[in-house]
Amino acid sequence: MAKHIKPTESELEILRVLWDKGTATVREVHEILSEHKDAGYTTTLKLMQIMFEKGIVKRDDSSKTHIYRANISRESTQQQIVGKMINSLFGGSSSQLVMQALGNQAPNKEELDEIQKLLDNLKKQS
Amino acid sequence: MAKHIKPTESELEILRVLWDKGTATVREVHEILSEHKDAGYTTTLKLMQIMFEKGIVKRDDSSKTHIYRANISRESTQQQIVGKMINSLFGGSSSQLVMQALGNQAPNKEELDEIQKLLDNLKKQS
DNA sequence: CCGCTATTACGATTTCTCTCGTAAATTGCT
DNA sequence: AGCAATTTACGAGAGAAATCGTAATAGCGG
Repeated sequence: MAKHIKPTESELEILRVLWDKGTATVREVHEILSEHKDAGYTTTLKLMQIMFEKGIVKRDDSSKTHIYRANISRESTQQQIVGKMINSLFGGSSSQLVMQALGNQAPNKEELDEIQKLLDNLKKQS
Repeated sequence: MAKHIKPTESELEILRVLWDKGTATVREVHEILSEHKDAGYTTTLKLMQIMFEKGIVKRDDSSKTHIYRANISRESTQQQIVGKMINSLFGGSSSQLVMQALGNQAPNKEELDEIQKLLDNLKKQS
């Protein structure tokens, strides 16, 4: 199911809202985006329509106000983009990316513990 | 020196070659890119010329065949892109990105140890 | 010095992405 | 029913990115 879909920057912003809320109307998405972004309502609408044509989102158009939801998962999208970045920017070395991310802005204690747990698992397997 | 430069996808491919080789001619870059990509020589040339105008690369044009080299570092570029991704795709949580990267494709033993070392340092500081 | 080849320079074109204006349709209100 | 407000539909267009064709230029071998 590794869809060959590459959301654009703007599409990603919309997907984030849909992932957070589960479902949303164009207006709801637009309200949230316009907190940090400056674009008209019809712009958001158009983008979501295009995303629908691409199959990135689904929608329920049984009532006038259509209700959208993501059609690709947050996890698979993250995986795809991160994987691509590992290859294109870090020469295939995931650890290089990890070092960069950790060095960049350190997580708090709970997160560190979580990473430690995962690390322990990986060590056992290797 | 945190330049506000955002290399495009194609520019990144070229930068990778320059970072690896140190210096390269257009032909050398093109040869390498054409192994995995399908574009004409003048396309690569044009891109590198544009990159020169933007200041992304430097070049020595004392002889006819110009010799290019990167003018932004691999590290700062990685940092900028990873930082952006953490915010746009992982809600600002670097640990989420780390988990995703590690889960995606696990590094080998040496790399794990290196990550462990960094992790220990971070733990001390927190 | 002359012609051949490789390279650069330049401009035109195509394709995406993002933007918005305007019109049509639906719904709610009175 | 009629009006106002909201939403969708549609198309156009600005701007960036990528592509390539063609012309100009430099250097090399003879």
